[in-house]
Amino acid sequence: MSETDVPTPYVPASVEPKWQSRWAERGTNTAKLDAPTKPFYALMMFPYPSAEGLHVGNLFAFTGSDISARFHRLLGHDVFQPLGFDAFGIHSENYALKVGAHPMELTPKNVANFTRQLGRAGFMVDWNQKVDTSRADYYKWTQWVFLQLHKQGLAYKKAAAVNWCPTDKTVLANEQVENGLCERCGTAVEQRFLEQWFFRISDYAPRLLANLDWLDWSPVTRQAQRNWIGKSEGAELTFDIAAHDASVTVFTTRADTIYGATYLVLAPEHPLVGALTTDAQRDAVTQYVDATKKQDLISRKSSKEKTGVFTGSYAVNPATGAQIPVWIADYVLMEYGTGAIMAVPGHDERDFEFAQVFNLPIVRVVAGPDDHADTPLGDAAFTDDDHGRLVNSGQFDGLAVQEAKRTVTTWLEGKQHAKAVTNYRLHDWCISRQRYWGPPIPIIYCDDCGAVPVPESQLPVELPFISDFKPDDSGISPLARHEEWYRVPCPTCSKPARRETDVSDTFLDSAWYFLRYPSANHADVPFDAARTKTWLPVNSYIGGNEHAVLHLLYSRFITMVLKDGGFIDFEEPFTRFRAHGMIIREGAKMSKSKGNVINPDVYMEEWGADAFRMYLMFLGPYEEGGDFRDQGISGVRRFLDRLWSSVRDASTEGAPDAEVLRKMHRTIKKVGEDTANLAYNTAIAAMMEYMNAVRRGERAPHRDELLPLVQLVAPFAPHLAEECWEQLGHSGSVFDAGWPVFDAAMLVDNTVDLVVQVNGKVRSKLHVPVDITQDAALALAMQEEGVAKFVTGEPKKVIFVPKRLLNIVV
RNA sequence: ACCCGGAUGGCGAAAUCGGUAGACGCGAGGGACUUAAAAUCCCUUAUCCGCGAGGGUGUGCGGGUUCGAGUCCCGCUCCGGGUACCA
Repeated sequence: MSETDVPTPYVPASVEPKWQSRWAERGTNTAKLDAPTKPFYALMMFPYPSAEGLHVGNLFAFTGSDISARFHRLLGHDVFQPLGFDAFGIHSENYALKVGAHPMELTPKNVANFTRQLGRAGFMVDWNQKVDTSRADYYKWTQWVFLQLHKQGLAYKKAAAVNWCPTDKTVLANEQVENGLCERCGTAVEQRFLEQWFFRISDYAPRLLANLDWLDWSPVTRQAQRNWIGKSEGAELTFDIAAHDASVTVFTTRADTIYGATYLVLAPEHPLVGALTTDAQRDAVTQYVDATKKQDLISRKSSKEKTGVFTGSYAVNPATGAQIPVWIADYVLMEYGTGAIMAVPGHDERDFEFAQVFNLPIVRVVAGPDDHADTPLGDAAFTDDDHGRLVNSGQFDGLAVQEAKRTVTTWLEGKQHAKAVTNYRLHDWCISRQRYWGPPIPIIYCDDCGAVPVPESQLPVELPFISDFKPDDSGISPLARHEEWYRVPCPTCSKPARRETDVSDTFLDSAWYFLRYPSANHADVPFDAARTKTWLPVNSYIGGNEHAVLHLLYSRFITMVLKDGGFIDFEEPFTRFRAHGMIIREGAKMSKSKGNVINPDVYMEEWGADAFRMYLMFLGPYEEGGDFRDQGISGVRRFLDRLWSSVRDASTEGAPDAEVLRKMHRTIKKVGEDTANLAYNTAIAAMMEYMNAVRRGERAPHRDELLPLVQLVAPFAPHLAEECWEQLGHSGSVFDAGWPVFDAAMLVDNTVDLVVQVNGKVRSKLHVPVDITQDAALALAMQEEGVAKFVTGEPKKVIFVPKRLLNIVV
């Protein structure tokens, strides 16, 4: 063997850069944005460009999206797959503070590093259309989005008790608080009162909820949004206050239990507390209200111990006419419902606990199937509302709970004491952040004109470069310390005025970025009308379920607002959404503190990007995630090596093997179906199985046996596929070659293995024609000694499933 | 507490409709090739009894439906994720 005959080994380090630069030269990944015949917008969740670089979780997510995008391209779509950077936000700012750098200088570096790593992984990204939320050419339009909401009356300012993180020195959205701790740094969150900008997302709750019924989204994601929106149907009931010209309105989902309402509870912040408090109770109530105010929002919500104070006043139960005491307690929240409840200790766990602590009367008004009106309640409230019937409830005795909810509400409505009401637990979206690293909210405060929106012609309100961007505990944004920026003339009257110094929430940046991509290079509009019409809504969105509520809900909301404003003609941004799973390592969660974080660069270096991509997809079902084990990657690499050498060894002489061809057509079918369903792990397994058939016993493969395999593997291992495609004599990209078509005739078997069972236990297998009759199969089976010996006497029954099994019951 | 997932060999996992449990891969053991090693290829690999042919058992636990259950139903246990005093 001469030197030149030595087979060239597969060296990803030379194959991968070759194709990456060729893709760039040829514009392979550039979408036909203006004249697509079959546009397909494939979106992946853009990353926050951390200083640590790309996380393996990012890569797992992107690879799955990329495979889907490449697959659709092979199917003949004009695929547009952009990517960008969610570069604003507290992450970047905190990191900059930690290392003593400036986010405005750090971010471009991180973006560059991410771009390098993403390029290395070989994604089919159209980099001409990138987006960076921290650049003025992007956030100019984020500010524009704010102005549209403002114009529609959906942005408003109010003083509110907010979650305050003493470490990050900023307000947090409820969604950013986990178990009373800051989602980012783990510090216990406190309560503060600040003037904040809010968006009226709660106005959209019914619409956001209703559309979930038809959206083609992962069921888990839709369920998470349903829970978050938290629709609750019930009634507002009005209780007159004895000896006062006042009444208290409560919200309840259990109007049927009105006869068991033995006291009322108001939130300590309830506006009527002062008026209802008697002189005798004044000191106790004031003390309790003050204590509640000082307590942070979180320990108030996490502590389940029931505390409260009697106001001294009594309300009249509109059903019984009885006078019942009015209490205040912090387990009633001002921000939900009416801030007041009727307490039914017999049938609500919290009211039961409270009544026990304060010795308030507990009455049974609902009886379970085994109970009667006087069955004692024991040590818990009876809360089953599906199997209960009313008792001790006057004319309503005997009604089922569900029916009684309506009947009692209607009855009280007739007495002007009730109104059917639907409540949502979705709160308005607080977008104010007392921070530096975000888009300034485009509002100017004028002593004469009030809060004036910055005219669109004056956008962007640029974020100035300041060196002292560290937040302090004043609760005021660092921007306020910069007079030259802070002081501006009023846009309306030109008198001296002041800028809003809060910046907006990062989630606003990401709530519309998908609209920007197709128009990323349009300086004059946020999104070009024609491009938007062509490409949106997004055909396929793939991302992590950690964004199931925040990002995805906000994006839907902003899209609805823009539709209502007449800017776009659709109200749901993502036609199809699929949530991918999580990657763990050797059975454990990855974390910096455990030191088990995977650095993608290391693996791509050792095994190649294609092997790494493919291994990530092989770990387990994409939508469930997988367990990364270092040893496993060698199996995938071996497969790629075999494909490589098969292509080198491929012959064009003779004809392909008939059995291999049959397997090939089955594989084309299976890989196509699995890839469409994101079942990447089984698609890869099918390709491996086919590879085994092709190379069984070191046989020399035929070129025609390999061509379709190269196309099948292309979405998974794009560099290797391109190289093999070229090796097999093509000059263009494999991604323009189309997806192979299977021949249905090749899938049909003439014979099949029929399983023979006796009483459900496998006793034999018969190799028989597919169309064998039951009688013929039975006759054949009875000739088998291993079957006959279990069949004593006449079979009681014979079950025959064509092509599958024969079960003889004796 | 509530709402979602999930539990299958030594390990990651497969099993489209209720029809051969364990595809594919890792690891392990054996063999071929080699002076040798690596690489490659072939075989074995759920478990128990048996020399073998063969047979029994087996998909977290306990019941049930069915000719037949990993898959469906009822009741639990454990693990992961989300929400959490939402009236």
